[in-house]
Amino acid sequence: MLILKRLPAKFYGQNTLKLAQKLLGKYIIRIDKNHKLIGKIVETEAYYGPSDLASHAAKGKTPRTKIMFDQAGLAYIYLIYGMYYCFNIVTERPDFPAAILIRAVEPIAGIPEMLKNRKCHPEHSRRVTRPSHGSTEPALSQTEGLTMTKTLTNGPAKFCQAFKIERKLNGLDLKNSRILYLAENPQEKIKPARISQVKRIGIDYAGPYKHKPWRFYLKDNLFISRE
DNA sequence: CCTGGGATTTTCT
DNA sequence: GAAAATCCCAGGA
Repeated sequence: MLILKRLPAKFYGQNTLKLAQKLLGKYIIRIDKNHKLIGKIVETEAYYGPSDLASHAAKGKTPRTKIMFDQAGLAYIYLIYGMYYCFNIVTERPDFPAAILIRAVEPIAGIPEMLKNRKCHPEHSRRVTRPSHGSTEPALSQTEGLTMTKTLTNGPAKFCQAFKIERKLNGLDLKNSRILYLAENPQEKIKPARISQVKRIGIDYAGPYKHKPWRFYLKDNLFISRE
């Protein structure tokens, strides 16, 4: 049985780069129209401070980026390429702009609903069977035996589509929201050796900051956006 | 397997 | 007016 506890407010007070790693293996829970969608975070990217040229906040506080300058634990959701959304968790103190982009999750529960939200029929996607985890992993009866699609949530915009995360949720406080929040399984620990730290994706415009190794992912997880 | 281009609209210059 | 923290599909090897 999977027991999930909401992450406490103090969790969000950690340094952004540390938090981006601590978020790996944590769960995102989304309640939408009586459906409970759950995903395990497997890939993150940190956008860190006013001088990070990859960050939207590099151009200062604007109507769009003001959430990044707000308190830790808020949701920063923005439209990208005119048609997709990306979801971030705001970090650090007010007026120090920083956030962590959720780049990929592993679908855990509510998968039929995610497929509907993504508007793709199961047989249109490549099917994979869930890997059997080691004994440290609890049995997940809801997903055990199910076939899942590898491409359902393995990208920042795919994840948002599957979890119905849209602009109206921008600014939501993840620390107390009932419809979108983060949680952990207290028995589940991620060893540092399981984490890869590499360069961020899709930020060629960021000058020297494009080489910062601020992307983190769980090695050997099937639902990573890219190696 | 890989590469290239189109979709679509907000945001800030 | 240009660019964008992306995705998907088509076409070639």
